[in-house]
This record gives sequence, C-alpha cells and structure tokens, in this order.
Amino acid sequence: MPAVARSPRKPRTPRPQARGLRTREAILASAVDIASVDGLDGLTVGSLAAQLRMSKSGLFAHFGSKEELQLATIEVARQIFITQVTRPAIAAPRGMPRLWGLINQWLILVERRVFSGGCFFSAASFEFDSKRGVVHDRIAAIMREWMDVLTRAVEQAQKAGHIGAKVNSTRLAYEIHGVAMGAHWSHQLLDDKQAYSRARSIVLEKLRSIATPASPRLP
Amino acid sequence: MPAVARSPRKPRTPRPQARGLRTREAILASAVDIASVDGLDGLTVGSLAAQLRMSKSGLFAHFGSKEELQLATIEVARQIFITQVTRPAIAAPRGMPRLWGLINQWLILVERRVFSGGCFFSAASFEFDSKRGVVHDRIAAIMREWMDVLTRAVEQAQKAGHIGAKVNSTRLAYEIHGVAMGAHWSHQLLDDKQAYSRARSIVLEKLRSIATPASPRLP
DNA sequence: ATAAAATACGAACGTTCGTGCTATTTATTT
DNA sequence: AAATAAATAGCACGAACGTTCGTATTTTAT
Repeated sequence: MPAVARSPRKPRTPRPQARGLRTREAILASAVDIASVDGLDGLTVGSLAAQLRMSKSGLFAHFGSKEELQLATIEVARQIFITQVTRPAIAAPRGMPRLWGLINQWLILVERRVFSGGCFFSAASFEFDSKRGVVHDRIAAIMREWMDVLTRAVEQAQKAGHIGAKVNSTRLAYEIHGVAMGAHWSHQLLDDKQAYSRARSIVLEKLRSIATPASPRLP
Repeated sequence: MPAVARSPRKPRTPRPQARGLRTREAILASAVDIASVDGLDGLTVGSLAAQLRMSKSGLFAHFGSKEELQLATIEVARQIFITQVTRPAIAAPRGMPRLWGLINQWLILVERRVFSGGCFFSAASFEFDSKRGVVHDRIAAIMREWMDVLTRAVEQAQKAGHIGAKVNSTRLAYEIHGVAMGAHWSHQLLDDKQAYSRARSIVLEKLRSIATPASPRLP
C-alpha cells in the first residue's frame, strides 16, 4: 500500500448506531436549550454532561471537539426553526399571506418559548457577530438564508399583485425583521409584555399601508 | 448560631488617588472594548491584564470581584453612549430634529466603530437577556432609559406639532429602534455594507410619512 | 456463541478561570 | 527625611475548562 498522506485530524469516526444516535439527539436537545440561555460559548461540556447525568468523556466522544458540538447544536436549532417557522408559513399561499405567516410564525415561536432563552439565533447572532471562524460563518449563512426567504416572500407578493411593484423588497424585509427582533429584545430584556402584540400591530399596519386592493385581507 | 447578619462583603476600600484612577480608567477603556467583542462574560481578568501588561492581582484589586468589573465596564460604556449619542442629539431643537438626531447619532456611533465589537449594549442586551442578577438589571435599566429618551422625543415632537397627536409614541419609538438594531445586526453579522444607509432611508421615510406640514424639513 | 465494533466511563492532562494573601514598590503627608 | 497610605506584583488556591487515553460495557454481525 502506498503511504498516502494522512488526513490531518479526523480523530475518530465510528459509524453511529441506533443507540448512539439517540443519545446524540438527547445531548443536542439539551445543548440547544442551554446555548439559547448561556450562549454557544457559555455552553460547556461539563454542564451539559451534568444535566444529562453522563460523563464528560462519554458525551465528548460524540463530537470530538467543542466546535463540532457547537456546529451540531446550530444545525438542530436550524431544524427547529424550519419546522416551527418556515414550514408552517410556507403552507400559506404565496403572496401577502405567506409574508405575514413568516413573521407571525416567528413571533409565535418566541412567544411559545420553544427555546428557553428566547430565540436561539438572535442570541447566537449577537454573540458571534464580532468573532471569526466556522461557527460565525455558519450562523451568518443561516441568517442570510432567513433574510432571503423573507425577501423572496415580498417579491412573490409583488408578482401576485398584493404589493405594489415599486416597493423595495430588500428594504421591506429588513424593516419587518428589525421590528420583530426589536420586539423580542424588548420582551426578553425589559420584560415588556406587550412587545409581541405591538410588533404585530406595527407590521400589520405597514403591510396594510402597502397592500394593493388585490391583496387578500390580513388578520 | 452566630447572631448578627454580617454585611455581605466589602472587601477593600482604599480611597483612590490620582494614579489609581488613571489606571482604573485605562483598565475600563480596554474592558469596554474587549467586552463589546467577547461579551461581558468573555471578558476575563487574565486577558485584560495581559493586554494592559499588568498583573492579574494588581488589576483585580481595583474592583474586588468580576461582577464589579462588569458593572464598572457598563458604566463607562454608558458614558460613551451618552457622550456620543444622547448629548449631540439633545443639542438639536425639540421635536422632529431631535428625534431624528437620536437615531442618526446612534447610527453614526456604530458606523464609527467606537466600540470595536459594534454596539456594546446590543451585545450586552442579548448576552444577558436570559440571565438574572445585578448585571442584567443594570443593562436593562440603561436600555429602559434609552427607550424613554426615544419615546419622550416622539412626544415632544407631537407637542411641537411636528407629528400628529394620534400617533402612538411608544409604538413609533419601538419601530424606529427595531429598524436601527436590525441594521446593526445585518451590518455586523452579515457584513451588509448598505445596512446603515438602508436604515436611514427606512426611518426617514417613516418620519416623513407622519410629519405634519409644521415639521421642519428632514435631511 | 463469539468476534468485532460502538458506546460509555473514570482518571488524568495542562490551562485558565476568579479570587485570596503577602510583599514590595510608589506616592502622599507630615 | 520619615511615616503612612495606596498601588501593584508575586504566588498560590481550588474549581472548571476542553481534551486524551485506556478500559469496561453494551450492542451488532458473524
């Protein structure tokens, strides 16, 4: 056999079986929750192991490094986000209903406290926005994905004639997103009980102000 | 059982002199910078001491605990915020100009990268929004302060007849704040170069749409 | 039933964390 | 110039950090 150059550092790669996958799943479910409260750096192998009543080393073996654990945690959070926000919103017909659905489902997500620290990605965004590395990059990519979904929804609403063609779709997407994130900030930090309903009012008012007569009625 | 409750812990209280205050100032200037990047928890006594080329213990003696260091750091950040945002904005006459000034000065602050991690309080807000304790409380109080300044500016603009009396001042304040924070998020995380100018467009458009004829012209 | 592979554990590694103590250097006051 | 007080350094601590390793316990494949 030719002495091929070894790949630099692939520490261990067993093929995971049913049991391993189950624990991995349990680990990551806890990880998402802890990270949404304490941040992805505040998430530690020790505290995670303690909460799951297993050994640090046993837990650690599932990932090989803390960075891998963080990345895996992000992917699980993304799946939750897709399941709870994007998917239900996409069920609504293209145009104004879907656009409203996207932002409304996000508000429902944070209201339901699916992540016990509020919104995983809001927290992760601000935690990693000044850091560099693969974790930052992954978070940024997912958030770009989200903004693209929002922007595309606006453009579809324009194609459907629900919103005038003159509206700047990117700008509207950012406006809506900003208001929603601001509401979450206010609810989470200032314990502002009216935050989410106020956000709904603001967004609905905005959407109504640019809706064409052809647009389906908003709630 | 011993009788009296001891005062919780006042570890050392020398009266600070000129030199001590100077070092303290230097420490906190670095602390604000580090914290705006790595967070108030990511800020460590060791890294701070290393950056200032002094001993951990010598540095630590200025504060007595990490929490005190965090609180002191927050106060310095607040002063910077007041100096760079609130004060210049208040120089403008009451009403629409001052309201615009507040949000515009904030945008200038983050554009200038006065904090090398972007906006200290955005980062701190999301870092501590799910934690409890005096640090959280102080951050929340300062942010409440800020939202009150914004809201009062709207109300003054209404009293001055620049904005119609029917406008919900709280709602408008949150709308503007959300858009600004969203822009910062986008610039910081997604490296969106147009974020701030887009935010200015959105806010100006909004303000123009509710401005009365009596309102001074906006930029 | 047995071999092999996947999973988990316990103990330990070197570092860094926050935080004390004690000394020493530097500044102020007499 | 001596006495005093403040500022900083040195050193050590226990705990927690991420990580590695050897070993025991499962579970799967032969």
